Amino acid sequence: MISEDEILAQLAGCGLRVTGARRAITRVLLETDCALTPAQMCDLARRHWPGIGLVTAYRTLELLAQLGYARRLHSEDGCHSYVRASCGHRHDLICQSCGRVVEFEGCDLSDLLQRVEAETGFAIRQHMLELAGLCPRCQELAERMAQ
Amino acid sequence: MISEDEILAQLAGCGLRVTGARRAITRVLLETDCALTPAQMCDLARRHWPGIGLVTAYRTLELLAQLGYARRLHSEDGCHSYVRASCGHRHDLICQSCGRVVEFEGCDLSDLLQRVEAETGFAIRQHMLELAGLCPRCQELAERMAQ
DNA sequence: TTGTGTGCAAAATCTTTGCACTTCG
DNA sequence: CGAAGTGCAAAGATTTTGCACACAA
Repeated sequence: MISEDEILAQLAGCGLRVTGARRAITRVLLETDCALTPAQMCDLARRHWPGIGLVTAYRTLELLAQLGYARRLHSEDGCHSYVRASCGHRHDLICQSCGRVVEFEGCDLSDLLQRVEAETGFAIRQHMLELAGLCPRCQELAERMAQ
Repeated sequence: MISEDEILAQLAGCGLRVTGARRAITRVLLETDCALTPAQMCDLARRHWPGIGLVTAYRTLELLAQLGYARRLHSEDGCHSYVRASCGHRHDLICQSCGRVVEFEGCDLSDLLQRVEAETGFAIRQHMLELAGLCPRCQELAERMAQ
């Protein structure tokens, strides 16, 4: 997993400034497993950088998303939260119980895509896939509760 | 594709009332190929039932979604638009050029899901998949433009 | 020193709620 | 007739914008 310093170095490399607010949001993004809204990120970021404003959280998250370090999650209701993201083409797997988000790669959809292209005549260019279920920890908990 | 009358009959069957506003929103939902926001649906619905209010559009779309006749689309930005939906487990294929939405079924992800379950230990319960690309009509147009 | 980045306040959106009036059944 | 459904206005929530000031580089 990428480190805070690497991201900040990347910022600097792009001619962007490394500020306390950006540092704080970046840290919060990497610190947590779950998808959080800009407002939640902002609250947590205040621990590292008191006085950070919500607007800055919005702007910084959008920036980090453009650079590929954050991704918006599109679960049933909340399309408004961000998770840390590795670079490249990845997808997210969300725990329906604790909210933890885990990435996975290597989504081989080629058979499916070919079939759908043949059936519909579309030329498919993008896909968006999100999986949800129970993480190992929450499965255990659920089993213990059931006894 | 299901008809307006069938949906309205279903409403009545559930003990819900068939009103002018519901009829209008239902018609708009079935009339269009594209995903539309509640506000857009409301505007279009006024042609069939002048004076319909935005709030009613919100409420009716939520109702139709619960009954399975509409689905929210989760494309990159707009997670706020609805499309007509057939019953059962289907996915959407969106034309990036004209916005037309086509459904497809039979998403066989079992290999992928098994692999991800094995890798992560998650018990996967749900998946959300959306494809995007160019519909046949827009492909032709693009080719003609290129010449 | 300079201009990017920030915070605040305010505006613009989008969505939900409360309530009296309509209207379907 | 009675209760579900509607529209309006207002409240809430979320996101964006404008602008003066702060502070990385």
